[in-house]
Amino acid sequence: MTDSELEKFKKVLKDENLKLTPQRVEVFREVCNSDEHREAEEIYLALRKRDINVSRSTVYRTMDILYQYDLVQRMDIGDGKWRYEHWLNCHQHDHLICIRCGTIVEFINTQIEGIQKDVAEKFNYQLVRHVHQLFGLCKQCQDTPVSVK
Amino acid sequence: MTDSELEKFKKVLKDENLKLTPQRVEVFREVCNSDEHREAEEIYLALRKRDINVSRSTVYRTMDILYQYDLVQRMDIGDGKWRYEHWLNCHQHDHLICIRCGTIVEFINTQIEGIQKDVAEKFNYQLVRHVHQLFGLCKQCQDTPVSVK
DNA sequence: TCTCATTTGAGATTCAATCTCAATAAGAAC
DNA sequence: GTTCTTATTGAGATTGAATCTCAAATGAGA
Ligand SMILES: [Mn+2]
Ligand SMILES: [Mn+2]
Ligand SMILES: [Zn+2]
Ligand SMILES: [Zn+2]
Repeated sequence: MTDSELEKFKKVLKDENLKLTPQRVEVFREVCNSDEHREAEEIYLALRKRDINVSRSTVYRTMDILYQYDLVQRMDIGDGKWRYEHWLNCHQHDHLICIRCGTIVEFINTQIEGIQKDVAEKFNYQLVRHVHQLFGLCKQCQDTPVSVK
Repeated sequence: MTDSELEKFKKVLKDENLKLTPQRVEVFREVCNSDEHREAEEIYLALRKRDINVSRSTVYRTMDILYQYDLVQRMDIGDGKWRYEHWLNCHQHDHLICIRCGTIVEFINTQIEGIQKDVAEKFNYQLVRHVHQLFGLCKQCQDTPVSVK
């Protein structure tokens, strides 16, 4: 977590009349110091492992705030759990997801973004956001026999 | 539900050693006779409304079979519920979703499909399926003031 | 018609997420 | 620093979609 990230968080809290608590800072720190796409539960457990006790409720509530005020990105890959990722200093991007091992790779394609705008315009939709996920087998999983266990 | 749709369903059941029950046929009929994107619960309630009693469990189980054997399409728009749609005689397509009223419009863009293949290839992923959803405000919602209620 | 594995229905269970509420603590006012 | 008000926390309860359990019912091949 850089100073500027922390300042940005403090500013959001101040602007929204939310209090700066040690729990909120610890959750934000944990999120900043990873570039994975993690579930709230994983963030909760990572904190516990570091002997930082923040309740599960507070982790969920803090992730809501971070998402609400655009300090993290949130994604749903269809398994009923939200995954969060560090978002600051990072461009909008989409994901390639391995259906066997779960590896997530990020991609940016400006050509697709342009076409998305065209499609929305054609149907008179005012585009707000999009979800674009490509599911398949990563190289390693293509080369690994199915039942190794 | 056309005869050919029913025949297709019967063939799948036979091929997979699954039994042709009145409940399964009624669920499939309900799905075929609508072009909406509906939750299992909505399908269950629609059947009850028509005085066709199929248990909630059986509706869920049948939707699983229909999805499993590619007789319906399934989508997740991020609200924790699966939505199912009639799929036979219908091409792969993507969705524009209104974030206010929930209206869903379908679109097909072969150019994007081509780029998806390129992206997957570039990252050495063997593409299996994709999720592409554009969220925004439909024309009507853009023109309607927020708090009418 | 008989047999037996499959299916059904009702209710229990799961699990991520949200809610409740009493105890605690942030931070503004003095 | 002390006081005061209000937001926040933590523990556990609750929600809701989906899945599981198991006894009773039934499809379908013999
Ligand atoms: Mn990402
Ligand atoms: Mn559709
Ligand atoms: Zn993989
Ligand atoms: Zn709308």
